[in-house]
Amino acid sequence: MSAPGGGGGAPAAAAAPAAKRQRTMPLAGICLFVPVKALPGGSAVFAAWKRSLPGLGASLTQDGGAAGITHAVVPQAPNGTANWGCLPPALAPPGPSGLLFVTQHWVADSIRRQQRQDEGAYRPAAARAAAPPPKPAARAAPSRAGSMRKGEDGEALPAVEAIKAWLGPLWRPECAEMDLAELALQGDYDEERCRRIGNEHVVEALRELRKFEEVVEALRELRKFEEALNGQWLKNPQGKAVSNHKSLAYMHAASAVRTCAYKLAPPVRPEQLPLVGDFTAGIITEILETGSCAQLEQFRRDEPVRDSRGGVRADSAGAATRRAFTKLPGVGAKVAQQWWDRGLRTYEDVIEAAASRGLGAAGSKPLVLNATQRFALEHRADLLEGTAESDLEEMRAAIAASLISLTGARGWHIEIVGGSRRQQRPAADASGSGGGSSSRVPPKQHHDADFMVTHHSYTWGEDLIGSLRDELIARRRILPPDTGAMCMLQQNRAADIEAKLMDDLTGASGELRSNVASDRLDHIFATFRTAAGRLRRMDVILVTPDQLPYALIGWIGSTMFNRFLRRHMNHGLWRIKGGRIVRVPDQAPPINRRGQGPGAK
DNA sequence: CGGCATACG
DNA sequence: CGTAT
DNA sequence: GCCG
Repeated sequence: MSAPGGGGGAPAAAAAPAAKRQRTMPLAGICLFVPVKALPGGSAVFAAWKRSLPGLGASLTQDGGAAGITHAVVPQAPNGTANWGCLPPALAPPGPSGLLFVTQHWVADSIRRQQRQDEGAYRPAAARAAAPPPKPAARAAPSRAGSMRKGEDGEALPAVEAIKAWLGPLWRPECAEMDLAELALQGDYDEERCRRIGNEHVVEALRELRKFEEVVEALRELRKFEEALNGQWLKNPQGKAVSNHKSLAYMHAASAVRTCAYKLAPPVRPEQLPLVGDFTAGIITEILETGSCAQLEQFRRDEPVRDSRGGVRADSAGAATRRAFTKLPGVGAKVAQQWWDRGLRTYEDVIEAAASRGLGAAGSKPLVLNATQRFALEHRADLLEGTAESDLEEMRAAIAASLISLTGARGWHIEIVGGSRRQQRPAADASGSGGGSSSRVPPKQHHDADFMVTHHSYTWGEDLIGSLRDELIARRRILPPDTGAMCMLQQNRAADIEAKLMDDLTGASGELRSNVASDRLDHIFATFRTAAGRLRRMDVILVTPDQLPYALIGWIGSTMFNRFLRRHMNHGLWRIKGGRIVRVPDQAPPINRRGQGPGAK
């Protein structure tokens, strides 16, 4: 066990009182100058800091001439420019020796994390320009951790230095020992943070590329496996589900950029960011230099994309239109390709082709839509619009009313999870919504709203989830399945979960697939009808109180977070089963499908 | 060169 | 082959 | 496509 660095090297037990003081007074000795008038949020933010900071050991002053000032806040606008003009002459740069300049986000993040953040990562813009972002090519002593890679000039680059710069204030010495899956879990994937660092436009481009690869690659693999397996889809020869790994690479790259602690500048080298190799580093560099890249531009224009050797990539034409089609529920890569192949280019084209069934072009089979697709096309305005925060309370009330009516029990705990929960800002963070700012961000829309429901004393039967769905339908708050609206139910039998857990604990089934498969929670995927008649996607998850903490991890986490978490768990001695995290009984390393352990040849 | 998250309808 | 995190 |  290595002692935690950064603070003290004493063994944990002996350092307990110091560690406790460190935890409770992480900002001890800090005196913060705050130019209240120039601060986004102004006096309201100052008042909030005044409530929080003394408890962390820091003091505040608005008097630029006060003695003992250690930190000066230089407010930073959303566009990244710093307002140095608001500092009094006594604190003007470079200021008294030892004075540190920080943005308001240093204060907000220090309060939010209850931990002193690295001032270097929160330097106001002009000061940062003087000190360029950390270059991983520094000649630091090679560390044991991380593989050595070859730099441009053949010089070995210590990966740890790159990781340190990448994680910035989130880096801990323990990170040097981590594999990539665990390392990825250390990041802060906050969109606003990424935006103010200045990398969010790169993330957006990479995510768009990923969507492109999804429709192209999914179709390509689809055709390959249908050919090879005579129509038997969904499994590769090893019986594992197939997924699209080129698009996965883009998702990884987007994650790496999202959590990068410094503003990226061209050229971006593959050594700089984890999960980013030669190919993607080139893409990122092109995006940084031009705002886009060749693939993305071709994609947006529905043009076929050429590979690195200049050949046209199969099935890459029409990706933007096909991507638009797949936004409809019930339309995936295959249906979108069929529509494209018929010459359809807009939703209106599809509706028309389906309406003139039989009257259409001679020789072509009529376009037949299923109920889901018809519904999605009819209500595409509502469904593509997504769910605003203003819809959430109405949904919560409808769920609560149905539950009380069904069970007679009050006191249901209904918690917002999913993407809308991830977007919620902690109260201490005043950034982005500052009072006088002219850049007002429109309220964010989410593709759906997710509610996690539990009750701490009432015990319900196994059919509550089904009853809840029926009740919501009866009250006309969600649409029944025969409309074509999404209305799916997932109901696990408790016995299945217990059986699976027992298998895990006894090692009975090992790595083999048990015939009992229920990893998921009781759950409704539905289409909610608001009082104003708008249709919104809504999910309701029912959990027991002891499942709640585990369920929250999965349902608040993003797809990428969940994949990194699952991958990390699978690398080690832990598994997520039946909504719980369980230790793998046998401490032998995991074996592959040939029955070999890691490192076996 | 194998693995890449995982499950249900 | 579609959905979900 | 990236990693070990």
